[in-house]
Amino acid sequence: MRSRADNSLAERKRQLVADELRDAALMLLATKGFDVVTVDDIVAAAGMSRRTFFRYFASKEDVVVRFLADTSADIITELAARPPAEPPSVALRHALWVPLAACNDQPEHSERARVVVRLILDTPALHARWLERQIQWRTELAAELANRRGLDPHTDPYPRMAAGMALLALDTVLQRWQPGDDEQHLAELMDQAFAVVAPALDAPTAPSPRHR
Amino acid sequence: MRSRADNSLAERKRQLVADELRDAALMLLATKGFDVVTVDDIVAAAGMSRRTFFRYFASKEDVVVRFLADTSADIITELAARPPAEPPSVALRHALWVPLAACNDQPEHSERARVVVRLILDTPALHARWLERQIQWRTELAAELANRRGLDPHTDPYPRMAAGMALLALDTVLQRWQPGDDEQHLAELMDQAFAVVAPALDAPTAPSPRHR
DNA sequence: GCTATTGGTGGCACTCAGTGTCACGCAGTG
DNA sequence: CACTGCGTGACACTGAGTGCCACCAATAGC
Repeated sequence: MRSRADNSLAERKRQLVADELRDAALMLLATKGFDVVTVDDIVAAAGMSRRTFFRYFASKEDVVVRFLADTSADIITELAARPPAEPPSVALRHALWVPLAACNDQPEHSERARVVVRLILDTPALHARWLERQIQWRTELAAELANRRGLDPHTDPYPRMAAGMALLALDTVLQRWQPGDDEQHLAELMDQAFAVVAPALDAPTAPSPRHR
Repeated sequence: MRSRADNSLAERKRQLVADELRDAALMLLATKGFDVVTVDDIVAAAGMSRRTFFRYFASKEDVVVRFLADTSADIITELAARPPAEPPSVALRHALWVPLAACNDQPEHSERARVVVRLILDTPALHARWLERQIQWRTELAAELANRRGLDPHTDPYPRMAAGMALLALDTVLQRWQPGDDEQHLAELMDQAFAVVAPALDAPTAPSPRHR
């Protein structure tokens, strides 16, 4: 499951520094709030220099968002791997389950993921970045969907909107993610959300341009 | 259609200053790009002080986004005014047409609106703010939808997701807004987009919780 | 007519995010 | 031992955004 090259001396050292910064940042941000914590606070807690922080993360927001949003490629891979005959709603549900499954992989990592989700949803600046990341996912999902169905993503609105609806379902799940929820409950929330959009996702290919 | 109090001497002067700043900002930002134009450039062009700019706009991003996003209340009003028996897809289509109609109200104002839309979609920072504003709309639309159908927005995912799908349709229309398009074409794009999400919007109220 | 009050404005100093640059330390290499 | 490449820290700088105070209108009250 290792995606990057781990050139076993330099690269692992880099990863160590990045993890240290990330852990210190998440700890401070989650407990004290995003706005009041400065980058100086973070690097002081991590015992590094301010300049080093920005060599690993593009911005203060980046630390938080990347924690959730690094799985973009995996989502597309999963969608591409689903059987072609599968209804879009089912294929998309499985594709977007990937990041949630990754959160639940390690125990106690899951709880921190939930805290980060809460932090993102409650902080306008972070929420905006998160949505921006989603836009990227949407574009990539739309391209893959268009590919699956042989549609042109530039003339047919379906692929982009289908991807948007799937991400809307994911958003709804994250919004409803409560402290005690285990993986089972998360799966149920996911099913509920996709049940709402499924009628549109699986509607006949030509959306009947009856208007005019 | 005047929503704010126009205390005909002080308030109109304020409006004049705000318009001057907004026009100067949009002119510069649209032609030169969002990142390269500083607030100093804007206030220099408007002949005012830097400090005054921030008395009228919360941020550089705010100037651009507010140009499109000030019609929030009108959208809810329109939705509330639609006949209760109307299918959600139709009611939401009419509600979200309000901001587009406002753009097309004044001639030549429409073209600038399109340019601003392009600027927002092409600038990540602006896009993020725009989505943030949409989140606000979504919450308000969801509350009104729940009200219409007698649902609890905290337990039923439908209202929030229906609002999200409607905004997704609006987003798709803006994405496809081309230089030559008149109001007719815009309406057609809107119909196409809503045709995609309509099956989910107008599905039977209980989304059949057949999973588990 | 003179004076308080009120509201908008400009100027100034400040914090903080983010970037560019340079010097230092520390491998490995000839 | 010099040479080279890389990661880091330190410093200076730009630009966004805020707080504060002084100034300048117009109006209300004596």
